Amino acid sequence: MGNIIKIQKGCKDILPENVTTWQFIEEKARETFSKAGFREIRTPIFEATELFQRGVGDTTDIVNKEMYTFEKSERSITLRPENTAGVVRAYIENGMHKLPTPVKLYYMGPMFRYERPQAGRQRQFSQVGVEMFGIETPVADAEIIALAVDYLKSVGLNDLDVEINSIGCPKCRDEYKNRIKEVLKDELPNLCEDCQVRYHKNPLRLLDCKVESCKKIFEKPEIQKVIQSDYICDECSKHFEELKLYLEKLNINYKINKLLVRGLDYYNRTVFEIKSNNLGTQNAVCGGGRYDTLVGNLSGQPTPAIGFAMGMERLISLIPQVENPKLDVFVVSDNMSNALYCTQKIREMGYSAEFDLNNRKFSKQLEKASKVAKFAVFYCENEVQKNVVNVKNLSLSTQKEVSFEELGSILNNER
RNA sequence: GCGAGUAUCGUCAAGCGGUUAAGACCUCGGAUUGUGGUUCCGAUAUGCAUGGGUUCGAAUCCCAUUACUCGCCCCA
Repeated sequence: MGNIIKIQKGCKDILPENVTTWQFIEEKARETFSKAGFREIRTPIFEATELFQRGVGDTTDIVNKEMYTFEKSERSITLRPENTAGVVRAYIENGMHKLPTPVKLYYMGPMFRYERPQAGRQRQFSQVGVEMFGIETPVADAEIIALAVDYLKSVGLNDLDVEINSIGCPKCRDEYKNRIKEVLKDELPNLCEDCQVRYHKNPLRLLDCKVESCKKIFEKPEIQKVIQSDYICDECSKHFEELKLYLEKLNINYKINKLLVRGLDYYNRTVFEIKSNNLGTQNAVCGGGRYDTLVGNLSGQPTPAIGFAMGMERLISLIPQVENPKLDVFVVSDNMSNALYCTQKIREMGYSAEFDLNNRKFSKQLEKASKVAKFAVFYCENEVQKNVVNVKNLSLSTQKEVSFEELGSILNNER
């Protein structure tokens, strides 16, 4: 095998033994979100490149260097790097603003980002997320955060860190950015290369630089004063305070992380992340926030909105593998035709069943049965003659000769 | 785009310059051609990512290439 074709970098096969775990988290998502009145939406995996440029933002890394973009019939197409923009596009295009508010949607599926893969990061990865349109008040923020926590609980994750912050509205955030730039102006040449870029592109990101020399600079009192100041305007501040009260009432433990700023341009006011320390350096399972201007920016009726996305691979890595269910019945027979007949008959009764297509000898068939099934059903010459089967409970080692009609009740009772 | 590490069977691996490349799991066969899951025996890499080099001799040392992993940036 000299020249086998290999999977693409940053992609992963999900093999049958792991699929059960995926089905589990998908099922829990549908359950939890629909219980809260959210309905599933499925949008295309590719969209017009412009959607992401205008939606996610021209200055973001995602749009600048991570998109899978190609030309087809003189159109620029991009594999979706996230799904909020796509859902918003569908919301606008399908006139969903005419629906009763709030409009509550959820989605799950693959996303694509051209990045160097590492722990917790792939080029094709899956997100499950929710979006809520039409509610401006912080109850919506609280419900969304609670929903994220509920979902994580439903898959068995109870003690993750919920971090929240408010990045204000475009107006007060700009003032804050300017003040940061102002106070750091003289230090600019001393900052690391990345920070030099951040200074111009996204000053908010300056704050959590990990380079020691930068950290030292940021520790200076006059700079700390600016960083720590409650820069957001009264209205934004009130929104944030209310959110905190709701969360407290719901007994959701949160931490305020002033350094939490999200990398997508569309966010305003509430942003949040849910983190685990079992994830390595890419430690956020969930990220989200409010995006009140996005619908308008994409030429829809201005509509406030909030949502989150979770990385499903990261989620999977945090929960124990769900065991593959055992087969109900493995049919043991000395005759292929009878084996097939009996197996089909059991399947028709509503039970899972297999037989040995290799036609191995009796003891091998039974060995196989004990590995994969709860029951062995013998259907050999003897049984065929009498028109019965012998059913053996493989964990109890009990065996009984019964007719096909009686078989169902045994499988049902002992299963 | 930058930095570091790793590459031996389907999987996990031992081996650290000296004739036939441990072991375990999986798979397959046998003991046991109608009673399994716990037992015992046996089979399975002319090859150690690829291409060069050093050496009497290379899975082992050197160089290059490729792939993967981890980290930076950024994000789920």
